[in-house]
Amino acid sequence: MMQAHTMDVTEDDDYARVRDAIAFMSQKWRSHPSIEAIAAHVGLTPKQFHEVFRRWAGLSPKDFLAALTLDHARKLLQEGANLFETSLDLGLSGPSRLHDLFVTHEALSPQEYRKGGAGLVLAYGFHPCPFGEAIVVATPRGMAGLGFIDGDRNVGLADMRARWPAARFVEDQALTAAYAARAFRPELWQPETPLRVVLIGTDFEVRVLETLLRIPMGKATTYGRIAARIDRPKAARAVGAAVCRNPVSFVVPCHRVLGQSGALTGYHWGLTRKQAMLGWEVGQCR
DNA sequence: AGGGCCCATCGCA
DNA sequence: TGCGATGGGCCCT
Repeated sequence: MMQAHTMDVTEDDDYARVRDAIAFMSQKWRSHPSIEAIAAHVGLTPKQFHEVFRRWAGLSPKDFLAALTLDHARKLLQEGANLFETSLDLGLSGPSRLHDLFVTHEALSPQEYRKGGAGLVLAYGFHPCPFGEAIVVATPRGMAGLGFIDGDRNVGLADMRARWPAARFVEDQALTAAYAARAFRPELWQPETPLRVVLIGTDFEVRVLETLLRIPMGKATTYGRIAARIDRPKAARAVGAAVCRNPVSFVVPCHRVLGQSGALTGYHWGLTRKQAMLGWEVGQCR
C-alpha cells in the first residue's frame, strides 16, 4: 500500500515537504529521529526524501539538518563576528560592502511615512518562491514589501496593508512578477542591474534595515551587534522590534539575525521558515 | 506598556 | 563545564 500510494514528488511541493520535516525535527530533536523516521513522517521514502533536499537546497538531508543545529548557528555567529568592524569607512571594500552595492535602497521621507503611505499606490501580486507562495509589494521606485502566504492570501495581504494603511493597493501581477523573479536569486543583483528596494519606516527602523543589507548570504549576526553598529549599543531589544517589522523579508535579510546564544529567537513569517532560509543558504553558498 | 534582547546569577547534572 | 530558569535593566514605538 505504501508503494501504491507513493506519489510523484514535484518541485512545487518540495518546500511543503521541507517545511514539514523541519517542523517535525524541531519538535523531536531531543530524541534524534533518524532520516528514515523523518522521511516517513512527511510521507516519503528515504530515497525521495533525499531527492527533495537535493533539488531544493542542493544539500543532502543530513547536511541540511545539520545546518539547523545550535552548533551551526554559533559557528555562523563566529564567522560573522567582524562583519561590521572592517567596513566602518565607506571606501573600504569588504565582502559586506560588496553585497551592499547590489541592492540600492532609498528611504521614504519621514513625512511620507507619517502619512501612513497616503498618496502611495502599491502594486501587489502573488508568486511562487522557494519558501512557499510570496506576496510582493512594489512602488515605481522599487520593492517595498515581501511576505509569505500560509493558506490564505488575504491574511498576507492584510499584513501588508496594515503597514501602510493609507496607501492604495492595486493588484498587478505583471509588475510584481519582475521583482519576484529576481528576489530569490541574489546572483542576479548586479551593480548595473541592482534590485531596487524602498525602505519605509521610522529613522531608527531604516537604519536597522540598512545594516541588515550589509550581511552577506550565508553569514549571520546578532541583535546586539546591530545595535552597536548603529551606535546604540544598548538598544538590542529595540533592534529586535525593528527587525520584526521589516517589510521586505528575505531581500532585507532579517533571517540572518540571531540571538547572542545562537538561538533563532523569532521570525515574523514563522520560525520554521527562518530555519528553511538559513539551511537553503548553506546550499546556495557552495 | 510591551517586545524576535542581553547579562549576571543560581541551581542542577 | 553546560544547560535551563529567573530577574532586572534598556530603549524604541
